[in-house]
Amino acid sequence: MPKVGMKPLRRKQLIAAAISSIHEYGLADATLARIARKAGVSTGIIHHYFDDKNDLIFETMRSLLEDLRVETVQRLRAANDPRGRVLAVVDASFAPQQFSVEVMTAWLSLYGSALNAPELRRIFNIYGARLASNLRHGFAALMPMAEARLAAEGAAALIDGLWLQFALKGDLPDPDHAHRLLSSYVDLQIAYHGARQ
Amino acid sequence: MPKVGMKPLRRKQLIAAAISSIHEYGLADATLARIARKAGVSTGIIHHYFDDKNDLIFETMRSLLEDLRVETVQRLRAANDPRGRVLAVVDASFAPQQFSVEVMTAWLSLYGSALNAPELRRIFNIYGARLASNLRHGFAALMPMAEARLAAEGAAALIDGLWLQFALKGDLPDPDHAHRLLSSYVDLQIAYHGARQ
Amino acid sequence: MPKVGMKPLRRKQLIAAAISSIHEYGLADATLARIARKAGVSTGIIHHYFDDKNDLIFETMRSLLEDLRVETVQRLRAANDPRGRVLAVVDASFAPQQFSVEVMTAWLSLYGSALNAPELRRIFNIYGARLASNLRHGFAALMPMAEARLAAEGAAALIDGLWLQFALKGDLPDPDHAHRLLSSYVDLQIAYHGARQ
Amino acid sequence: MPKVGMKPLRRKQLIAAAISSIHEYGLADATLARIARKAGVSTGIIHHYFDDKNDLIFETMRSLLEDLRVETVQRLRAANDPRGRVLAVVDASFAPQQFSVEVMTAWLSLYGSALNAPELRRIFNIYGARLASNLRHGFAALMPMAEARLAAEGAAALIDGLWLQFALKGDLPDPDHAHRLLSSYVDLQIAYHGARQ
DNA sequence: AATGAATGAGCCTTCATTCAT
DNA sequence: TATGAATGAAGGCTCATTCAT
Repeated sequence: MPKVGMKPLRRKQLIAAAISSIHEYGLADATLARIARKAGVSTGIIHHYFDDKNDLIFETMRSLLEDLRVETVQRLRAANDPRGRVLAVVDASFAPQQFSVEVMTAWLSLYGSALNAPELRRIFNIYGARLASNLRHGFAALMPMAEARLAAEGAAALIDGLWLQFALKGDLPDPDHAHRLLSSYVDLQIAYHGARQ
Repeated sequence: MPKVGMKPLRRKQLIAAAISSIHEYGLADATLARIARKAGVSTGIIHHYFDDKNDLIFETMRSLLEDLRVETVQRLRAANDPRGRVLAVVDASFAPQQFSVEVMTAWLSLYGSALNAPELRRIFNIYGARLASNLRHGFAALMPMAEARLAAEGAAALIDGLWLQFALKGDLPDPDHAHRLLSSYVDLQIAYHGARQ
Repeated sequence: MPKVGMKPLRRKQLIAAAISSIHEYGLADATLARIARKAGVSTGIIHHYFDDKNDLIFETMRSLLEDLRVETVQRLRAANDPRGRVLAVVDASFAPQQFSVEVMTAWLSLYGSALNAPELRRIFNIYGARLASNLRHGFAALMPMAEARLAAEGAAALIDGLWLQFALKGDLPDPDHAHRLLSSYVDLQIAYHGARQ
Repeated sequence: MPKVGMKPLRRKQLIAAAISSIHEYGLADATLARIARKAGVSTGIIHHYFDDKNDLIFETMRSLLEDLRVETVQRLRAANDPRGRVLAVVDASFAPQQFSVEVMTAWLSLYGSALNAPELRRIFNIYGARLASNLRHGFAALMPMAEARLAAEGAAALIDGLWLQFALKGDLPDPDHAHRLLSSYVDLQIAYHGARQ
């Protein structure tokens, strides 16, 4: 008798193995055989839970984005003021769960391949738009719209840029350092543009 | 008697075809056959000028980095004051030659694959260190070292982050917009931290 | 559920196809595609059962040597006296299973390529040492050690030399003729050197 | 102005490079590029002096056989009696020029590939027939034809077998040892079969 | 549901051969 | 005569995907 509810479990298990394989071997060498071995299952079974490899990669991506979204939503709920809302978005991106070597590596690898994969590109941009929107709303309560827009764009770029640098350096990511740099940026924007408001 | 001086020409030609192929098909599908066809040569010839595919990719990377380095050096020479030196570094990164869709796509694709390719990672980091150093020197003349260090780090992250976003959006990159955003960041840093000096 | 015990079967099947292909096309033109076709399987499957082509060739060689070893051991068991033991070794080398055109061709082809393949060379020499040892032991019971050593060496050379000639001539090998020639050699050695003992 | 008589020189030079390359890399990896480099000429030039690679290999083979033939003829001329004629043939095969590691390796490699190359096989057999004939004539003056035939066949096999073993062992060949073993064989044949004549 | 054997397309790479110079 | 750049066919190998069990 087949176990009930195995499907979501298996999918999570395989997605985790995919992330781990991408980190260990690189996206190009993260073969289904390796992913399956890492998940402790057979090669063939992957096609019971995903259409094909593209689908697995796509769902892996979606999973990363979803984790980040959930993290962001939770922190936004706990925020009390506009500045807190901005920093909530920032901190979500550097939360331990997101800001780990494995996840960052997977993310960056997927960025690279998204450029020629419309589906991937699409969800990336949806996430990007939502992040930007959150930041804009936060800043908008603190300064004029034009400045808020630029401040938000800058903050988003800073987040991505820091990620990129940590990922490439291969250092253990330092959430505190990232947080401080971003906080400083946010406060500077508020202090300068907010003062004129 | 064979033509003299063909080697550097052919290598440039093939590197250009590689960049173009990466943009068109993605790094994973930029096969030697496609690169050769785009360069108008046969598959086999690639191995006269490069050890293997990895070597071609590596040299493509090195070429991109070298172009950026040259661009940066030229603009640094033309700069008159510390602020100008910082902006020279910034503008070099958004110079038309660098800030084109083709080049950005190639760059981002290579970032992704560099994570598991020590050689690529190495030259990436050398470039990153030099960029950071240039920025630090510029800022150092305008504010205390501790602040200069953070300002430089922020500027570098902003540059990379903006690139990332442009690359992912697939928009035509807008150098002026990028320049304005970065200028604003630089001026804000100077205004705030420089004032206390 | 996959079939159990397929592995040794497939390996034997592929080794047989390799021997046959070497005979038909020569070692240089015994491509994996041809071997696979002869075995009635696809090209890819070979790499499920062997690391790579070298491994297949190596195992083919080992298989030939092992067949000869088994044949030799069996005949040695059935031998009653020293002379019988010497002739057992001789006859094993000319047993129908070994002394067929296909097998001889494969053997000679592999000799040629073993010269620059340390692994092949190694097992060849192990086999050669064992053959020589068997012959030496046989002769040693019949004559002084110094003579036995030379007689054994001569017998081994005769066996290999006859093989070579049959292989090159492409004649159907004639085990009886080979047996007679070797027997005569053995008897002459015994008659001459054994008399002095 | 082209040098006169360059053709035979170049051919010898290339054949020597071929032999050396076969020894160093094995027949399979003795590419025209390597042979050319070893001869100190360009790749393309080989096709001015040989039809194609097969032709070069064929001529290399013929050169080896011809050297052996000349050596044999010279020694036969110097021989005074039947026994001397037999040993002349034997010694020619183990003359330093023939019995060198490079030459033996080339020879054995070519044996292997001759099995599926009718042209090579043909000249091999012509040589073999001549060798056998020389030996037979020598023995025929010393014993009845039937015995002479077998003695000649045995001697030929011994020669080839010893070659094989030296080649495979990779030892420095020991002409004296080979000579002694063969001499002993010849003398034993004469002593035994010749006595009854 | 699960296995892993089997397929076959496609990739990188090598190499004999040709050809412009 | 000589070079070595260039071609293109073919080989070994990998891998997503399918399928019998």
